[in-house]
Amino acid sequence: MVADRVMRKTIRDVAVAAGVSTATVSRVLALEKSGPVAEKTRLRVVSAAERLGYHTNHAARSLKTRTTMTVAVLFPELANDFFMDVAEGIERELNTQGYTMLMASSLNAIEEEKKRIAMLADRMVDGMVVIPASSRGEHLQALAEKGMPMILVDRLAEGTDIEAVTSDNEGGTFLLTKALLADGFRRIAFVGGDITLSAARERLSGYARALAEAGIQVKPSWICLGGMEVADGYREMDVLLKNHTPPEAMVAVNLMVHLGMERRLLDMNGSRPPLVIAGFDESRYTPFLPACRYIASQDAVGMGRRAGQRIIEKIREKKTGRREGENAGERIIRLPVTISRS
Amino acid sequence: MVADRVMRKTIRDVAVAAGVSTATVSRVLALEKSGPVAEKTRLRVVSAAERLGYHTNHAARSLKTRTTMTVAVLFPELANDFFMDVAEGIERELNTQGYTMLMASSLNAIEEEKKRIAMLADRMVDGMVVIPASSRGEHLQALAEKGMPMILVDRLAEGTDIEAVTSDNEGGTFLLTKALLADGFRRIAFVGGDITLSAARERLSGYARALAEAGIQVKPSWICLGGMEVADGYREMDVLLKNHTPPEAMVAVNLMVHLGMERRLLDMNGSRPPLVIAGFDESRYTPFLPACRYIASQDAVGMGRRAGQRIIEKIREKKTGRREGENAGERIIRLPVTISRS
DNA sequence: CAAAAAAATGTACTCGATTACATTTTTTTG
DNA sequence: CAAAAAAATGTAATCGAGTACATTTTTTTG
Repeated sequence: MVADRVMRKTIRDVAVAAGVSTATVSRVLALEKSGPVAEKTRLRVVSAAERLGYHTNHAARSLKTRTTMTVAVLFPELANDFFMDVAEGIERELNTQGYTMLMASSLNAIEEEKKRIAMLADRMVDGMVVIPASSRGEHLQALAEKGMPMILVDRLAEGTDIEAVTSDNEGGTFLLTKALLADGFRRIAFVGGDITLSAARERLSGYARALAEAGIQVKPSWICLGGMEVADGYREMDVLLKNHTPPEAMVAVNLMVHLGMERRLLDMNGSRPPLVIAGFDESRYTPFLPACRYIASQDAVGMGRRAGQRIIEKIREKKTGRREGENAGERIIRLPVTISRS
Repeated sequence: MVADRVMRKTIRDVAVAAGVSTATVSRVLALEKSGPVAEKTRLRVVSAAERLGYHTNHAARSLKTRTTMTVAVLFPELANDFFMDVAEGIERELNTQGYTMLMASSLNAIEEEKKRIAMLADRMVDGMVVIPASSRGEHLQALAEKGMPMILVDRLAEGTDIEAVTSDNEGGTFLLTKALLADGFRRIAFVGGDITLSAARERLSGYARALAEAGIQVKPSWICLGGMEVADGYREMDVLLKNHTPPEAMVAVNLMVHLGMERRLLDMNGSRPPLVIAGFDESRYTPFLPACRYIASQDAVGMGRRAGQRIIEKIREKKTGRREGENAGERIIRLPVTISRS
């Protein structure tokens, strides 16, 4: 057993050095002030702590306060720019409030999600932010009902009344579709989408509304659901191209599907038809997607910030029993989506 | 104060339910077995714990054992597929060993890195995995010397003898350059690179070695250092194009720079010269980069796994004082880089 | 200025799991 | 089978911070 170089200082050492009791030290150094302290003793304690290089032992503090100042964030996957922008937003917000972020990946599998949630909840995190891996939210609801502060992000889950922060998905595809209509396109397809995910459903319905408003009858073959991954976009584009009167323009449900579609076009080399795609989510790579004409951009970092903000408020609500924050009470916060020409 | 729905069960409750002492319960449920227990009492305890829905209180355990089963991972940024692939690798490895991953971003700034490191170290993590934001590693070294198990990933840092897991960067660019040479190119440039970062230096030197072996004299104007971001690639490509005899082929130091270069070419529209680029790091988007001919791929997930594996071994080493694991003692583990035609 | 009120500080117990050491039970052995 | 050894279990102290309650000091007030 290699002994640690330096023996960690405790509140007791500081008390001795400052000539006060441990209670006083605790009152000075505590998370939230817990009693009156004369200014001069406060200074004595602070400087003694400084001098000794005192650091509070978080395990001990947590044991007493039942608080960890840690929020767990569960993502379907980590290697995804959109999710990581959300993560940056959450982290920034948490950090300014003194919280730490614990991240985990559910690997897009609900069983894994359940395991991770149980594991994280067990670690005494103060709250959780979850981007659900699926539309089923019973396990989330159960945990929330046990008193775990929780916020969903991006996707809503069925069977829960948990607060959520997401984008105006319906509005996004509505605008994209309107833009394509304004450009004169009439045969417009909607590609991709795991229809069990709320975001996909909402996007589909924005598309449908725009076409309906334009008085256009949607052909069933224009709606190509099937998944949210690159491979799904590729496959659906393939199917569409084999149509005898293929659509002239398409709305892609997300960036992955969009990529798959472009990939399929890329494989046609010279014989590529003059198709136009409107898609969700900007990235560093969108300038390289030849068919892409419009992009709907979500404010991913902003979503993260809001989620971070709300989870902290929820944690405080639980402690104080009061409503906290100006957004308190809204079940779903929707951030606006902007569209731009690519 | 809203009372938690259910009062958490403690080891004492389990002890009563199983008709044994708390010591016995602890011995049964402890992290590593700490004493002999008769099989039948073990079963009684386990089933009692099960029945009561007992969960160990990690704060209390940590307080006693000075162990958190948590490893912090610090990234320069989160929204980066390469880093997140590394993260997935680390997480998988840690999880199979019962560890939890705590992630933070240094926002590519060394000052932020210092703050986050101090903060994380303070939270009693058992070890840290760091992708340094800069080449300066004194603060890392200092922490390591205080006894914090630490592993660097991807980039090495000066002023440290901390173990690292990285790729064969030199070999990667060597192979890329050789491939370009084999295709008949002679005027080959090297673009991008913050020369203070070890990975950039190593990649430059692989390029130089390949040209040297081919007996080609490198012109100074072919080496365009300057940074690791998209904007840097764009700028350097711009400079190169203005050269009166521009290189016919280029090696890009990383994906961001590569993107910037391609972006510059994209902006030329029809008048694009038949340039060829060889770059580091595969991504979902590389098929869309028109000038890209060769790609050197790092095994990011593998790097993560190795790092996860080594940090756990280091944590155990610290506890037992023994060398653990077969790789123990190697200061730098380098994973092979493979190249492929795009 | 004495009594009452308010402020400051201290004492000692608590949170829940681990573990050194003590005690009891079981097994081994000459 | 008694003595010694090994195994199983229990008792009680401990980790370090927070806090209820007690005590002391300072301030206010009639």
